[in-house]
Amino acid sequence: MPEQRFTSVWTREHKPRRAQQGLSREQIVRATVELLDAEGMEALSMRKLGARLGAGATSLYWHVANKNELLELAMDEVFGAVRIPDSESWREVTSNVAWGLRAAIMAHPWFTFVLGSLPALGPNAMNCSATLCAALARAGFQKHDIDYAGAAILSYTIGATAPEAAYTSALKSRGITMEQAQRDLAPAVEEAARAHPEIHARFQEAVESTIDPIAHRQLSFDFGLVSMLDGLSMRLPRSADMSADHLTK
Amino acid sequence: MPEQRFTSVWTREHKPRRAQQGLSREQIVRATVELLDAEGMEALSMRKLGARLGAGATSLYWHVANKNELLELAMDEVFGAVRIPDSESWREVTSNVAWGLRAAIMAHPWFTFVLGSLPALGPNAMNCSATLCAALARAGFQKHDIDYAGAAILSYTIGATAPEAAYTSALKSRGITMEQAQRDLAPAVEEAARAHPEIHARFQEAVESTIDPIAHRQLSFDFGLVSMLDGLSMRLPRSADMSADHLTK
DNA sequence: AATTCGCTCGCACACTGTTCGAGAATCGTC
DNA sequence: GACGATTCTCGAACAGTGTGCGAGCGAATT
Repeated sequence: MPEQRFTSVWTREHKPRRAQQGLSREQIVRATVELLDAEGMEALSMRKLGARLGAGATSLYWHVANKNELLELAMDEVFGAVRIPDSESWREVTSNVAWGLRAAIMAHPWFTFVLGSLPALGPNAMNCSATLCAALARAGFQKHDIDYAGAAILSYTIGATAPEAAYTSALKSRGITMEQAQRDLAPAVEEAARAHPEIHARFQEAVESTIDPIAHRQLSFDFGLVSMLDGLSMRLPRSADMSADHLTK
Repeated sequence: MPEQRFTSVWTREHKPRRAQQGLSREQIVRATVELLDAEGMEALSMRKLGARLGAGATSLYWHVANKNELLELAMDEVFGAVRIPDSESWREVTSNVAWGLRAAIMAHPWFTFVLGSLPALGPNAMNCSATLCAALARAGFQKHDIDYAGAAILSYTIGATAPEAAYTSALKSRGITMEQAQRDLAPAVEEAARAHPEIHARFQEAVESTIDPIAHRQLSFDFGLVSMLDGLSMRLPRSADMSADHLTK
């Protein structure tokens, strides 16, 4: 095995081409996102993408080295959809970024899939994480703790949203309603509950709940996010001065 | 579009076959995990898997409906590798599950990939979440908060570990050392840092750090996990009685 | 002995990502 | 204008994919 190098779209530089006519990288990426949104991950193929752009499939390979690069670019596009807040309060900044990222992932469920296989090194991803780090540094975290706290927030946000997005998009692409899925899943859960009465109680409560599933998930996300931020604020040298603003709910 | 149903390995029942000879589902799943561990996600094909079992590719389709079902089964196998702790302290139980799951994911990096595309509904996944829920209920959480808290812990654990596993396995499969990757990435980060001095400082600190990368990541994971658990314990009716045991570090 | 069942598997189909090399279109320079 | 260089497009082809179909096999049941 020869001495390999680590490559990514972001490690090669890219001249933005000379003329307006014909294909361009931005145009291709935009079409990629559209196609992914419309038909999902497994429907994306170079031939289909080419056809959508009125071009041959292999023409794309001039602008992009391979499909993975295309996915890296598309992923960063999603990070770019996160609106970066402007506020003094670190809690406001971090929770805005978290909710914004969540919204972006839910709007582009294939994101999860890409994130699981490719590293997120694009400028927009950097931007998100830089925003978090800046806010956390201002809040009073020191050195490595800044990274750790930022990573914790991003990790929770992605980990909480990704499976949710995967699930809802799997339903949508197969044309199944959420009620239908819950009905189909019931026997399997019933089976699992035989060994774990704890789960059965949870499931019963979920079925009988009057809260609709979407609100339910937002509550769940909020619960975890607030808990994480509370836990982080305990790590600040003086946490008393900031710890009140989440209690107003 | 006809009225579809939601299907999964776990929604069909499965007779465990009659004789010992020939293929069996367990055997196939075991071979799948082995192949995935050895050669990674994109190397898994039905033909290769069949060959490894000394069978034709299409023979597998008798025991498993399709490749996705196989991946669901393999994923649950990873959840099954998590050792379920036995303790009174909810903090001990939850953090043991979190660290166990983290270890399992790091040992089987393809897990991330599957989780991003398929729902985790298997018995072992249920078992993990039931363990968490039971501990949290014993700790004093009520009703929905039990789910929320359990989901928060799982979300953080998966969200923190998944990209890490994806990254390290991408390096390994391409035969790249971590130092080499950091060297290759440097210019891209440098470029990104131009706009965000915050990131540049973080990166400098990481490069100059004397802590080795693996320990660094464990520290980061621990930081977020402890923060999350601290935040959760604030939500307990009486948090005073439990809040001391993390201060011992 | 005949029949049914559980299981294996070769063939075939429609499709995939990507390489290669021939060609077209456009540019900078004379 | 003309000519060479550069930038870009794309058809053909290759090796490989998941999986439906239906012919066949051995063993258990009738």
